[in-house]
Amino acid sequence: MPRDSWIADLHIHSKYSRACSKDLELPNLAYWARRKGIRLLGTGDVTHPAWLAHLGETLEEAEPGLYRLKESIEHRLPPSLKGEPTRFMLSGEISTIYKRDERTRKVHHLVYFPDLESAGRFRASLVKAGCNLSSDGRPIIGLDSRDLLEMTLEAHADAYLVPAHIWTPWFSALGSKSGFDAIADCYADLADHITAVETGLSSDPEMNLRVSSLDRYRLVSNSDAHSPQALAREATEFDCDLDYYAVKRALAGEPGLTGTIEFFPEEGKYHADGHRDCGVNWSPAQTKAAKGVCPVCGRQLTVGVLARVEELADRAPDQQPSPQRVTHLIQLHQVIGEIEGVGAKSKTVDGKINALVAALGAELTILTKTPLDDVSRVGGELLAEGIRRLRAGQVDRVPGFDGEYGVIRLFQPDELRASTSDDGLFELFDVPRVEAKPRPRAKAAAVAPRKPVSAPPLPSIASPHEPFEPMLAGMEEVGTGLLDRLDAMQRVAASAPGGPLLIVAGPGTGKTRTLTHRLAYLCAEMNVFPEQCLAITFTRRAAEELRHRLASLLGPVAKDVTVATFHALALSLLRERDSSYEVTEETDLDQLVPRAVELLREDPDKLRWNWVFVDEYQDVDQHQYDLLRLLVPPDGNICAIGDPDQAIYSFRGADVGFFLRFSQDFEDARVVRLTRNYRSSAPIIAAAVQAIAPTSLIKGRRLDPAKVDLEAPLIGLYPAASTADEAGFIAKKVDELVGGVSHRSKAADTRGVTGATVGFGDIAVLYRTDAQATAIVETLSRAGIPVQKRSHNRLKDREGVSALIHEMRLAHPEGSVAARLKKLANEQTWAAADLLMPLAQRSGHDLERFLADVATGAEVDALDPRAEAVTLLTLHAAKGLEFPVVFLTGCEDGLLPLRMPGKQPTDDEIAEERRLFFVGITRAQRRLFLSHSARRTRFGTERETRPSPFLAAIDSGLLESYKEEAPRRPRDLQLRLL
DNA sequence: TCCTCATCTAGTCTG
DNA sequence: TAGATGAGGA
Repeated sequence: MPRDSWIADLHIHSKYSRACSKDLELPNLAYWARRKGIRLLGTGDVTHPAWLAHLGETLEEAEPGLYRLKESIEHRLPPSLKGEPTRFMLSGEISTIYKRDERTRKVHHLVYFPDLESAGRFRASLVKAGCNLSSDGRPIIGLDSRDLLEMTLEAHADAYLVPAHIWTPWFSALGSKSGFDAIADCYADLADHITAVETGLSSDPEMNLRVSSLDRYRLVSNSDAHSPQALAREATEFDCDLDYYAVKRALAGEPGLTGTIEFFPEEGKYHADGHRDCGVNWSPAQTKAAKGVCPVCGRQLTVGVLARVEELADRAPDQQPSPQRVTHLIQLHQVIGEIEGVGAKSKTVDGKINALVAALGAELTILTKTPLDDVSRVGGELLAEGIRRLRAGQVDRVPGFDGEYGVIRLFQPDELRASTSDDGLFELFDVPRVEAKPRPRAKAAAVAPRKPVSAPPLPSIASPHEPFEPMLAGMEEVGTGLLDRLDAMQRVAASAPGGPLLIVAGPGTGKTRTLTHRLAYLCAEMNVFPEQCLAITFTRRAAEELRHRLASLLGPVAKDVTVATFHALALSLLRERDSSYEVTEETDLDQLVPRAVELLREDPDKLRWNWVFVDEYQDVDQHQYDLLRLLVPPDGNICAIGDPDQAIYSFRGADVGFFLRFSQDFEDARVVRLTRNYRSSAPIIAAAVQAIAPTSLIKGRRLDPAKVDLEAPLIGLYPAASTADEAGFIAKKVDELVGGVSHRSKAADTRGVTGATVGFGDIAVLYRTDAQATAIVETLSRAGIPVQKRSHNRLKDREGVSALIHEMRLAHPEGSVAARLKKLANEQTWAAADLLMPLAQRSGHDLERFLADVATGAEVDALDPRAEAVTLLTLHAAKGLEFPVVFLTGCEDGLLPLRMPGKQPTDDEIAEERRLFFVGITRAQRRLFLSHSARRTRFGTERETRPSPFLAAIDSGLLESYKEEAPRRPRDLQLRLL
């Protein structure tokens, strides 16, 4: 005996998702599910904090792994729909945007969980990875698909992931624009955990069966509803037990999945090829003939799902029978709208459907099962005929393309004009009768008259997939000797004989490369002992980088070289005399170097390091300088490297004067200049040189591009009306550069950095003062763009860490730190608790040590995948970093150069501000955007501001000015962005 | 110990 | 303008 079958729709959204109806709340969803005929509904948006809370409050457990509404909605339903309440399965859709193999990938995924706890754990692990889950129910995150799958599987043994609408060009696993050629490639080593894929609105199982690599996956369909009315427009039919685990097993290949309800694939928004704005709607063959170029605008056409299937297909059509039932439908309101000659979403249609449903039952039942005689009796003959044709597949189809839905029609226009829509029993239900108007047919009119355009194709433009060449390609040529991989001046510096050596290395000229090669050359080819070498940096990060690169050049002996920060060096010198020397207080840290100097003065070192290297020499302060003088005699083997024009730390005692008088301090010093820049495009380098020229500390300062690309874009200059406008500009540009973060995005700006190669992690936003970040973080987050702001203490900023520690002390006074934290984490599903677990485990029972670790911001981040995000940094923090795309914001007089109220900056201070501007510009590799706002609030008062005087130094020929946008209401701005 | 009021500051950061 | 801090009173 056949089992009862039932219908599931497992991909929907809540009111917390962008561009979704405010009606998407659980009671409404439950009502509409009943009206449509859905037995099991995904909750959608399970990662959104407010929605997850709503789910927790509104749902109660039902069958294993499923939920139902606590409160009954039976009173809202007509008798024809009475029956079992809808079940809910915890579900969500995640949009991942990330780079793999130098291409930006954008893939949407559906995730499912059997209980609220595991959904909470999943959420927590995303937050830990740095994802912003609050501003969109369908969050955009910078994680690799593979890592997302891993997090899903780790949340619960029975959690699972289904790739969403796998064929859409911009946002799917197999998408032509930013996906992969096989599902398995997308999920890498975890691919075996994928057992089902969602075919999406623009494809049906028949099309998918042409690609044999998909044979191993169950094909499912869902509505992806953005309003309750759109539920069940596609759906999946099961006959297994109504239970989370049975569904999961059915999706993994056990019996239970019986079929899908599908759009006619032509109706999908991305079925055919074309350009919406140009009115070009082509078949794949037409596109092929024109080499993919739009005859109207000359750009690449948006290639649809049909073409993409053709591209990956290894079977002819109809070669493989579908193992499951496929039912093609349009929605009931479309059928009635067509018959009535009114919009499918009109009141008239809604009223008629209410009447039909009250008499005949759920909409899907009416469309697929109700005897046509009954349909005719209640809804009229025309409706019965329409449904008959629908069930027989006798429909007219105008394919959708480039984001525009296709149109499916059941009747010829004359068939409807002749009829008077005499619909019998509708009168019984007192539905207001609307006269049949001339049919506006909005959608059809917009699409149908656009005939295929057959103008000759324009010359092809560069493919948007082409990755740009790595900047260092020319330098990386493999040679025989160590120094063969350096350019001429780098080689002079690296191979210089002993004695004092000063390397003046401009930004992007291979400073670290030169330093490491010199060290390696001395050890490997000049018989210098690695133990005699000391390399000093300012930051742990720089030390780590140096160690890493030395190891790759020298191999195991690299570890005999002492690489240390000034502080670490001082500490080790102090500990040599007093092994118990401890740093207990922060103010102690400042004393490290002076103490070491004292000590060396009393008891001079025996010059155990014959070769001393100092990075960023322009940033040394008096104590560091004293230490160096004590370690190195005036004729000693010291190699200092740096760039006086990047001296930006005078406020903490650094004095560029030490750099400038190196030749007086050390006898017969050699000076080598590195001026060949491998980092930035020619316009960026030219602008940087012009910007620093007025007060450069280097005579005849120059910087030469290693490679000249005539296509390199100019520097963008945006005069914003307000700081909100400035932030909006950044959000819009980021969206364009990554090629759109959502379906609504407009055309990509792919110059210089082609669209498919810019990821969020390639973009930095720089500013002078931390206060500027607020508006930018807010605007970018609201636009769904992941951001990371580097903070002084990386843990301090994370949600509620200090509150959490306080609570931990109160709530769980007993037990190890880890156990107490774990208890708290279980109680609250709190991301911050998870974040602290690695530290807690390391500290074991020692609460004080744990607190110390938290306070010093110990490295917890390295333990987990970090999501790609746009980096927000102060200009100071940006030193030493580089990004393909840089936004240098707040280029205003008073901010850059910075002026504090009541203080007139000295010429030296203004010069240092200019150096900061120089540092900012030279962080950019391919694209640089400068912006300033006409008004800015500082210290509580808004003032008119003028562009930075530094901008005037840059030749206007290097700049491309963007027009200021007309002021818009915030809501409009948001819609326009996405 | 907690609360209120006045005063000050608002900028960049690494160990 | 707003928040953080410290003094002083209840």
